Amino acid sequence: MTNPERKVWSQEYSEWFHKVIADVPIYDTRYPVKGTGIWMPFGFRIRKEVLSIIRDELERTGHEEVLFPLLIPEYLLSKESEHIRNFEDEVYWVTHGGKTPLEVKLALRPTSETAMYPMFKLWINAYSDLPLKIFQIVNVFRYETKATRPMIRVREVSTFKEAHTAHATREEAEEQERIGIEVYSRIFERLKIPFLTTTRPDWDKFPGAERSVAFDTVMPDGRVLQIGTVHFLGQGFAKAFDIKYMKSDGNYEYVWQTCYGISERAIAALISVHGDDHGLVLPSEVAPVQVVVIPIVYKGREEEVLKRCREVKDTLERSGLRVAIDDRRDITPGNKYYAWEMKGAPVRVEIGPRDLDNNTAVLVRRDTLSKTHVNVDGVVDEIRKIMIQIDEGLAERSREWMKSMVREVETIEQAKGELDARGGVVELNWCGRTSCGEELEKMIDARILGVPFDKDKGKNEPSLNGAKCAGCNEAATKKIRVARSY
RNA sequence: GGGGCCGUAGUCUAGCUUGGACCAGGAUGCAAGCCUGGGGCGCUUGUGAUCUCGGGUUCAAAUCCCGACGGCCCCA
Repeated sequence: MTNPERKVWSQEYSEWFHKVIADVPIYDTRYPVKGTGIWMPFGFRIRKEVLSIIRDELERTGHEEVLFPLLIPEYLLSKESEHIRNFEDEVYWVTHGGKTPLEVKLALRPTSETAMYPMFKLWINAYSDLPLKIFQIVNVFRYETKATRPMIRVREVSTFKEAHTAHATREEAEEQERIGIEVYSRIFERLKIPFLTTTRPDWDKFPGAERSVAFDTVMPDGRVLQIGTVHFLGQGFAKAFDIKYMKSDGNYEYVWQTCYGISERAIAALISVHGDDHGLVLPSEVAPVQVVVIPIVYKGREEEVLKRCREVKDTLERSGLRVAIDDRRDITPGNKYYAWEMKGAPVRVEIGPRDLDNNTAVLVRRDTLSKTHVNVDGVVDEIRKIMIQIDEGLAERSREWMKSMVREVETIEQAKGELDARGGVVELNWCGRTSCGEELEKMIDARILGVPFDKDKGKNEPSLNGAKCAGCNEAATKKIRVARSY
């Protein structure tokens, strides 16, 4: 059996996702509060592996982990006017302690700028306190009014990694913005999740930011999912929270800030972009079980087979692999194959009487389901080789698939036609005016993601050679990306 | 912000239009046993539903009405 199909995966993605997270199981949506869910043990292990990649990339670039309180007093949350204006409709408030009404309402953090920055003011006095680079991984709360979706649109974001930095100059902060984008690029590369980096239009920036660059990926149904954002905050928050440092000449200057976030949407994307009709397919680095050993027991030779399986399991574990053995009785091997394919274990090892006689093992890779027979003595090396092939294959497949979902078009009709037919992202020329952008969104019935972010040049404007805006036919100044999104 | 659909064992679902023969049928799952075992085998037995919740109409409600909670879709 080879090449599992991706029919349900693409044609009934919503159902596919729901089934996978329930059957693996990863995430239980039945908790009776809208927009919340439970990380089940196997899902939690995936989450743990993903977080360890995130921590690794942040720590090696000088970010230190901290933990701030969940509660934010109203007067702090409302300090930066644009920030509060955008969040006020979706903030959960704690108004009582027991039966006593609180004098100061307390917000459940929707994000932590307003919790952190008053402390930045206390921590930062002089140039020597800069740069400050911290992050935390916490839950945040947003009272979503639209329909919630497990892991993708939730009211309690259970896995919110937010990094916050402060710098002496605009240049240093802009350099940090670039580094933030690089850090995220590496994280998604390790997860084999393809992405586009796009500078969001002014009307869609993070509230209080000067510039927002987003990471978007395309889901199996062609809709776009934002999986990370990097914000250049300028001095807006520094002024609101009075965060200053003394320069060498004795004068004070407001700090320049950035912040960037990733949530469990990254895990939803990880699950979605690699999956197929048999369930999860995971890159080896984040697979909770990298190798599953399945004994093929025939009557009379049970002990022999089990013994060999345990030996192989020990060998694999000693080599540093995460291994499970499925020695459940009264369950047929075929049944176990399906179960572990659903869980996305990259490599399956089957050992039966025939293998015992020949000193072999059967290896099956999860992505293609192709089988190879190998000598038991070389099993570790073979598995390592196969995992590399799988990882490269997943990266390649997801990259190619995404590439096929991004097309350049000339006109509104073409844009609408492409999005109606396949979804994905269309790129077209635009004059840059907000009013025209809003018209475009209405006519195409999709959202403007923004302008492609060119990480090499740090420039947003490709040469357009006198091209016309798809919306108003005036001279175009930008390429924009348009998509239907989650 | 506006409109619509839906909620029945762990999961999926029949029944609802036209109230009564439904102390709710099936599949799957789960448990025990037999038989098996290199791709979901088969058989037997068992288990599992306050029909989301609250109120109302009625002799009688899964079914009709109202509200809440939860899930989903469309439009702005």
